[in-house]
Amino acid sequence: MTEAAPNSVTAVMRALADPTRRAVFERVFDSKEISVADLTRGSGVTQGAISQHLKSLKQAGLVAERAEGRHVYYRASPQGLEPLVTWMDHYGVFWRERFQNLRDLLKEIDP
Amino acid sequence: MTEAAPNSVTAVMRALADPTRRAVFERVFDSKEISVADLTRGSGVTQGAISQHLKSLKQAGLVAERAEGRHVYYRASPQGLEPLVTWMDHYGVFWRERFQNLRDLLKEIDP
DNA sequence: GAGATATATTAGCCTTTACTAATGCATTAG
DNA sequence: CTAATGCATTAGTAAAGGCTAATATATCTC
Repeated sequence: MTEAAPNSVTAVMRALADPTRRAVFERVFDSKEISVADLTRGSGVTQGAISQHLKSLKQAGLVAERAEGRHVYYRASPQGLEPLVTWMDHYGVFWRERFQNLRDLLKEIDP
Repeated sequence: MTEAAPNSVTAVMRALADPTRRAVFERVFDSKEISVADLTRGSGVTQGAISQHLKSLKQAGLVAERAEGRHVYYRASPQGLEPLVTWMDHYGVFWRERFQNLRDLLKEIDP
């Protein structure tokens, strides 16, 4: 089921604008799955704060959860970043700046 | 003094996370140049608020100004979005989702 | 010159936000 | 069963954010 209105540019931007919360997302992204306790370790904030950040990220469509026993494992939802891609795409920054890189990349893959 | 982090991802994200301020950026971007008074028109907020938003956008490296007489014309600095592009690129969303589009685009340009 | 216009800045007001500490609710361990 | 563990939620707090109204400054017009 598609969630209510998870994918607005504002929601995603706001979710990622906070450095602590963005760091949580990055750690989730870099792990295939990661528990709240693991995320709390070395985060510099309390477990409650981490849970709150995860809730925001989830509502923004950036992470998903899987409960197992008393653990809850989080994983990234990369497609949650799509509003950002679309927004930037619409404002055209992408192709202009990365064009040469694209050519190079494609040539490597399909010479 | 060094403005701690001029073009950090956080600065850009925070600047664009607010809908009103993002709308200002979009209008600046869509115009080659635009004055503060023009930006205030139809923005729903006062001229002072617009000036404040422009200051934030400027500090984030997203807009630049040109004073002429008593007008100040703003224009977008697309390269200010680079921190965002870099960040997203690092998290790999880009190529995977847009790959076919890239191929098509390149074929059009260099068949 | 006086007055109008364009913008920036300031002070103050609410609202939101990120946090902690505490608590609640499951689940597992002994 | 009781105790411990993992996580979410709540209440409270301090700080930040976005806004308005008012003002300051500079420029243009008459």
